[in-house]
Amino acid sequence: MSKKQLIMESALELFAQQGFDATSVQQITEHAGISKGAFYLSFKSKDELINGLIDHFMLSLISDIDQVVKNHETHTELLYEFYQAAFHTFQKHSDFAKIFIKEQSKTPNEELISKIHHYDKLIDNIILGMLDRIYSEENSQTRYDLIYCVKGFIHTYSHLILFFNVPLDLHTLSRSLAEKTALLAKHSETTFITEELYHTINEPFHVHVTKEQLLEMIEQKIEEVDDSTLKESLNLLKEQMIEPSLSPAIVKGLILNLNNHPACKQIAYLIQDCLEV
Amino acid sequence: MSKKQLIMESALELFAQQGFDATSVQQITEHAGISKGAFYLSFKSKDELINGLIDHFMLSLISDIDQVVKNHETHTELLYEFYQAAFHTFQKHSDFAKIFIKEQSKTPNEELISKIHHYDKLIDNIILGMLDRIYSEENSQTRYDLIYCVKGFIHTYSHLILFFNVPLDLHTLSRSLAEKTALLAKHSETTFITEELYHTINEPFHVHVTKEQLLEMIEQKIEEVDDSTLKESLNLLKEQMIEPSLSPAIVKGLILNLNNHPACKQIAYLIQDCLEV
DNA sequence: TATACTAATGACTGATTGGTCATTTGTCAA
DNA sequence: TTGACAAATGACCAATCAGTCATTAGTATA
Repeated sequence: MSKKQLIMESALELFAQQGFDATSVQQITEHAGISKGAFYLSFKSKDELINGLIDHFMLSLISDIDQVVKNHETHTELLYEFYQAAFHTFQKHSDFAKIFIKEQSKTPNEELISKIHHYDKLIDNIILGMLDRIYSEENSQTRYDLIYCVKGFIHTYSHLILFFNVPLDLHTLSRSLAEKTALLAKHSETTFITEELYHTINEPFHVHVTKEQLLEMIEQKIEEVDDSTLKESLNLLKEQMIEPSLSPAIVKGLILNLNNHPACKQIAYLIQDCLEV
Repeated sequence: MSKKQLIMESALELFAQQGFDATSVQQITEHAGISKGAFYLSFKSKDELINGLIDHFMLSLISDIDQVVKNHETHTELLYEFYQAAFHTFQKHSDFAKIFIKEQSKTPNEELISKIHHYDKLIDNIILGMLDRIYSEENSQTRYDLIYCVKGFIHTYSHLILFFNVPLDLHTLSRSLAEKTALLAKHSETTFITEELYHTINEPFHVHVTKEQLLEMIEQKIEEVDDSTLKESLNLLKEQMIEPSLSPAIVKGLILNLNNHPACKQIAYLIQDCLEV
């Protein structure tokens, strides 16, 4: 096992128990039996480790499920097989699943939030593809609602699997959920998530923000905030967006000023994206 | 508004944005426009604030929903009214709902975990009571599964309400979920969560651990751990449980030793409970 | 005005954090 | 045995944290 893998597995265990913030690099290195310096030979930072973990296990989880769904030819048992695959993967990588289910994406790590959003969309597509294959056009009115129901089922029942030490019959669970999903697909008629709503939600918000819109948002934010440092930082960044004149270090510093204030984190991220810092 | 309320509301806003760990007391006091010292006149610690917040808003949320369910006499619209109440409360207290939904209970705050578990059980009972009232004995086979489905529905759709800034028609959503719940109640036949399983899960685990069982668990843990400090601490605490001889300060210190190691936190909590430190 | 009291402050402490880097250790070929 | 290089170490640093406490500001009574 490579050192990187060793660190990742040690870290995963601790992250699942304590969360990202509450687990220190020191703890991880002690648990892995290496020194702190050795950690930083494998990873540039703690954030890089976290991002690496998410990428690695998320892709593994998604490809596991995707493979099962894609390779299953008959439609009769597809739902059952899907749930089986999902829950067995969760059980296999239970430490990661715990992190995934809790979605404790409250760390000031913007990259991680968009990463999770991205993987969430991949999962949506797997489920949607599966539902369309089984019900083709029958459930066109409720297909997006069905995605959310399936995800809701998985979420609640995963709690049982992950956080209680009781032996569970995943076969029966998958049967039960396949039955429920089929019931909803066939008989549910009320549409809540329309095609339009679904796409509004899933458009990555920052792609839609044009430079002009962002400038307006900055204007508005300047009015909102009280702190003079924030006001000035926003003003300078606004001018920088119109006509670049400041050095990269100054721009970075100004963005850091914004990041220090929670209400400005969102806009800081957008500005950073726009200025390509 | 009292100072306590002012702090709680300021804190809630920041907690919803950043989580408990990532929000410092300094930030809270700045946001509330008071000094750090003033904070500690109202709350003994940050943990006390967090626990107070959970208690206050959780009780408010639960009683809101409970009142609607209890006061609704006809059964025909009860499911719809329940979902309406739930989602409207979430929208009203959206900051708290964000915290509640994320359940970021990874803080090393054992009291908080059992608190959340307690409130979760209260919610279960409201849902179960409602389902039994509507379907009386019809759905005795699937009543516990239905609780989990209802909670799953609420969880997934709450994401839309809380984390996307899109205008949503909660009326249609509640209609849609009432329809789905009714479908499952009437036609779903497979039982996964049996009466027995449900009770196993909901018994607070530590009540079940007798002194003898705990002693055995300590024995086992001594074998598992490598660290000599942990081994010795466990041994001393084991002897303390059999025949008390150490001073409270020493016992506290030994338990702290265990708490420093994530794999021993669970057992540390149980020992602490048993020795009544 | 003087006194007594509470409310509020913010500089300070000790602990912990993520991250660095001069130093040591281990492993080769020559 | 030597020397050159890479791998690994852990003392150290600046930053940040929760929490404290000597001090000050504000207010009411005499």
